[in-house]
Amino acid sequence: MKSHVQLFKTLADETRLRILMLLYAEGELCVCDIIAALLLPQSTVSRHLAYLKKSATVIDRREGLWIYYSINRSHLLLEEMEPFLRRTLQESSVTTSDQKHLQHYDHNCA
Amino acid sequence: MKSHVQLFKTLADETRLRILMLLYAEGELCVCDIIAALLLPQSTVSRHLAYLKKSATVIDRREGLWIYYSINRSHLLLEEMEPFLRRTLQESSVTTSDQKHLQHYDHNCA
DNA sequence: TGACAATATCCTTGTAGACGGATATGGTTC
DNA sequence: GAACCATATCCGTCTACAAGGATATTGTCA
Repeated sequence: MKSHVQLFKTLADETRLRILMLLYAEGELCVCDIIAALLLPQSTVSRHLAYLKKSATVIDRREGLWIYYSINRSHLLLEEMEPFLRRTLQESSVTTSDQKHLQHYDHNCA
Repeated sequence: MKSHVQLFKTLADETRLRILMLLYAEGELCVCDIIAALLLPQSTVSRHLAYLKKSATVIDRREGLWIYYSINRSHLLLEEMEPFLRRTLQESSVTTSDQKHLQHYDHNCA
């Protein structure tokens, strides 16, 4: 029950949902990618990534200057939730718009 | 996206989750039943019911002095979520304990 | 109509967390 | 080691909402 509440708190924010949907679609992204996709201030994105990491819904990996984020596949409850999220949110206009920004972003991380 | 955030906010509270699980299990309950199951102050339960009603996750129906609450079956997103909730929360110790309190409560509403 | 029962709302206090500009941190490169 | 880049954290402000006792509302019944 507690872990449900924690997971729902994590999902109860539009910015965090947008980040998670991006990570589901792309697999792994560095912070600059996410900033470019969401068009939000760097501190805002970073704060939400910290929240996601603390709630164990994402994991991170450093590679030189860049830090790559991806879905934490060992979060069992989130795994159970994934089909719902993809089914009901993948087609959302915000989600597709974020992905479009990402494609147009010529990121040097790679 | 907005409706997802609203739904997750609604679910991001233990008391509200407990109420929803009770309603899934029992179909329809009056406020006194829910108070007896949750063992929480009347004002607390009533406030959460108001929140659930405002978020359109439950509906109510008056019958004399009693007001009966049940899941709002026309909330499409919640309907999509129901299998997840039942699958992952039905066996939870809090849920079963609430249901036990309800059975031992000899309610005069009926 | 007056007493009462079930439920809702009010009131005060406390906490979580959102925002984003400014600053700090940690790694890289010359 | 100095300049620089990507990212994290700090800071002050603001809003949402949780808690539960006290009070109001609404319907019933004698």
